[in-house]
Amino acid sequence: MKATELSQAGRRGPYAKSADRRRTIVTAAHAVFAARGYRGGSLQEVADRVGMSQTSLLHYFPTKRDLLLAVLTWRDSISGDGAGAPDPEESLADAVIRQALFNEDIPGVIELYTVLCAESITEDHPGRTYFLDRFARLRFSYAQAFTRLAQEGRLRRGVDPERAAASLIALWDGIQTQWLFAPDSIDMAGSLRDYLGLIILPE
Amino acid sequence: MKATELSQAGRRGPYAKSADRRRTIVTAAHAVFAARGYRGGSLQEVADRVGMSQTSLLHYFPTKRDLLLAVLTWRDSISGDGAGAPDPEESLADAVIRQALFNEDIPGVIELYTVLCAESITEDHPGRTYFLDRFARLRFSYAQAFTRLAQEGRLRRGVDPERAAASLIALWDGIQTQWLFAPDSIDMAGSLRDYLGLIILPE
DNA sequence: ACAAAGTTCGAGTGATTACTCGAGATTCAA
DNA sequence: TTGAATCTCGAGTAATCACTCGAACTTTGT
Repeated sequence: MKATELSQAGRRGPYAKSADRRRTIVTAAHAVFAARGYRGGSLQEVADRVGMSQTSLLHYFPTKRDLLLAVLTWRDSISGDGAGAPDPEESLADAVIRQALFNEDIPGVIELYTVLCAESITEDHPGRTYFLDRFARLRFSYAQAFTRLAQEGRLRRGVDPERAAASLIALWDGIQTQWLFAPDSIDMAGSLRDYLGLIILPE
Repeated sequence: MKATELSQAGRRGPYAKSADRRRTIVTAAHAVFAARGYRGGSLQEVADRVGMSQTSLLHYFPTKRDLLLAVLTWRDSISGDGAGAPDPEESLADAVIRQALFNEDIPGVIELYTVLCAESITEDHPGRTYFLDRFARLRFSYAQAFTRLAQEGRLRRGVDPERAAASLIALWDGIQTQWLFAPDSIDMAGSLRDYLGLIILPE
């Protein structure tokens, strides 16, 4: 028997219902963190929503930090913004608008993103790395797309791709924040469409 | 002696050093809330920074909520963004850029704003009204300015003043967030200048 | 100087926090 | 069927939270 086998000895892996259980926990945690933030939300509240004890919750996610990271990972899979281009024929502008309209209809997704993103700026926040990576990745991705448009002569003269990438993300995040405060006064897709219409020239 | 006098009887008002004391408390609280948020920051930490007991702190600000509102009010006085136009000759674009560069150099001002703004979205947050009012006021003010420019024919055709106002604020807030994560990669004033240059036509 | 007001603080208060421990219940491969 | 691993939870634990109380100490108008 080898050392590697010893370390694995007796392990049987999670039971059948385990995956389902984890999913419902992450869903509940998503709602709690969206409504109260990471610091404001408690494991007890998550456990209550799931209908299980706080101790059982900690069996699946040993620390609150682990739970948050699971929520952020799950968010990526349901919102799937960023580079993921399902249709290569779709224009950048159309993809952005479609994504914005899509997120608008999933309750809590924008709340979670906006609340946790700003909270991650505070000291010792476990979400910091996630948002740091996300911004770097998104800026790179959009800058690349704008550079491609520029090569086709479809970017307005004077527009810098890198700066436009940061500005597009900034506008998107900022308009989401205002929308959360006053949904009836803010047209998220409209603002994004206007901006993209200003910097991207018609084909 | 009248009833009104009775209700005031014996009141002498705060002592001389009281105003100073309040100022140093608000300054410390500003730093704490900027670094840890409202929920993450504690009265004990504020008291420690000032060098006084937590009990004494509560003599000046009876609740944590009161302290937060004092911090937000004070923020207005040092940052003074919004409608306040010191020089009527200064253009809207110049005023925005100047304000952005000014805030960049006051430590903690942008942190506090960004962290508390998003935190205010969460349930039962005492800062909610402040940001709600702020956004409404700012949108109105910028929309008015854009409308004036439109009347002079200096707003690009197709730009809606109300939507542009929301977009400008969104871009500003969003670029601040990215700047907090990666100050060396983000040019706040540059992004704002670019956007205003796109929608405002030269004189 | 005196007394009444403002200021300071040590010592709690109860509530809540994330997390631990140990033991019983359930699942599943053999 | 059996038995070991996974799952579940009641009962803590120590820490921290905003806030209270009552009694000293300091300031200030008279």
